[in-house]
Amino acid sequence: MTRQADGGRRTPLSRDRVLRTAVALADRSGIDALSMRSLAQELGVVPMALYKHVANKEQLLDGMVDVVVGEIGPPDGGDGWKDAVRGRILATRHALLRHPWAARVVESRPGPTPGTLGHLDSLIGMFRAGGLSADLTHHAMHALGGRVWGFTQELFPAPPPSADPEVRAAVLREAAVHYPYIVEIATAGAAHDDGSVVGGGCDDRFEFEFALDLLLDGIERLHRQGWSSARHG
Amino acid sequence: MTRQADGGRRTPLSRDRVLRTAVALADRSGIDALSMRSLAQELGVVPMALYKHVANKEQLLDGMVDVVVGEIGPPDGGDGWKDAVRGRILATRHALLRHPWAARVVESRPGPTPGTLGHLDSLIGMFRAGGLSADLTHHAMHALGGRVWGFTQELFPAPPPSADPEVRAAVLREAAVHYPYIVEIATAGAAHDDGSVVGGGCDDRFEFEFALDLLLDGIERLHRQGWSSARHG
DNA sequence: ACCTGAACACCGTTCAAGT
DNA sequence: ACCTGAACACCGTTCAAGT
Repeated sequence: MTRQADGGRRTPLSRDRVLRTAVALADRSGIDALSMRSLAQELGVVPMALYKHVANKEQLLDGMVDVVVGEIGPPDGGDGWKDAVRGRILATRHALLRHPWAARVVESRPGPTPGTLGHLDSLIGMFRAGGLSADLTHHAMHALGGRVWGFTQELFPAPPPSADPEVRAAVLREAAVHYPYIVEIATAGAAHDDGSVVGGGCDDRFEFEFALDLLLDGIERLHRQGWSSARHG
Repeated sequence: MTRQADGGRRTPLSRDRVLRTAVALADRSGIDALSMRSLAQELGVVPMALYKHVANKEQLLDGMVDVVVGEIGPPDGGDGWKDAVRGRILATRHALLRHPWAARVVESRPGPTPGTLGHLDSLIGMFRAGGLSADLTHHAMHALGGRVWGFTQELFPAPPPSADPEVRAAVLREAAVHYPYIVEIATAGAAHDDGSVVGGGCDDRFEFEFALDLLLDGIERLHRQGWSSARHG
């Protein structure tokens, strides 16, 4: 007699099945609900059985990151290094957006994984193929930083605005006393309806591409100028 | 008879003392060693006593962030918005570097605190005083993102290089098989000693200022061009 | 009314006992 | 030799019992 939810484990456990089930469980219930114990229960096995396929929880999270990175898909060529890099980073963004927990888990990894190393290597290759020096490429990668994963480290998550517009106005008036500038840029554009994205909440995609293009344009300018760290450090 | 390490609590507990002791404990033992239980022991009180001064552990971490933000010091005027913003962000960086755990805790906060709101407000005020529109300032703040806290989200922490140069060379040769571009930019500059910062490990300060200036220069350029999101969104 | 020890509901991981 | 249940050493927080 077994207590397994699916009435007996038809599919034998494997590292791949452990990782995919972990990804699905985190997608469905959130990363906080993912524990070695809850994952084992989901798979109909005893917690200790997982340790046959992943050394510990850290390695489980590493493996989950690589599952997501594997969903990015191959580079699509593109014309010129800037479009190639831009397209690849936006593709990465889409893969990570499918898994709400992924950005936070990628950030928390204490070291690289085969998947993240491969992703970085292909991105660096695009810069180099475009003729950028190893020196400039190095600093460009640092400048992009976490943005190569397709997400920005937010200043802080926007508090969910109250549904009641009267309550919202009162909150803003109160906040404006202490933080006038924050309230100003958070509400600017609401008065003049000119298509500005300011005011109606923030458009994540716009903010991401704004910053990405600011960086890529700056890198392109330095490349054209023959920039080297030796002449500026 | 008491078991308190300091032979009796001379100083009564207060929110301030709880927060400062938590900061000191995290500085000394690392953020992982900071638990409600370990903090209570450090203060010579029972864990429950802490809940008189902080609602829960989340609020404790919020308070610790504000202690660090309080160490930044006032803005130093400066000439022009760009220098003012730049100086303020570098001052923030120095405050956070004094507390190795701070960057990670700031990142993990699910919402703003009075201290972080005040810091952002003063930064936004510098852009506005320099004549930038609320619109451009809004996007500039998003583009700076987590960098306003003085740290960059790293691609991943560099693995500690082996002390033995022979071992290091072997590791690099092995890595180069799978990740040739990563190894190239990680070792470029080692051959030609021209003052390039590439090769001898990464200079965090250089990388941070490189990215910060790339962004600030780009923002300055857009400001001069009279950029508005209405004409580009 | 106040304070606090024990308890609750977890966690990742170890380890020895059972098959 | 293999598998696994119980146990270990924690955690944040609740709650009722004691003063």
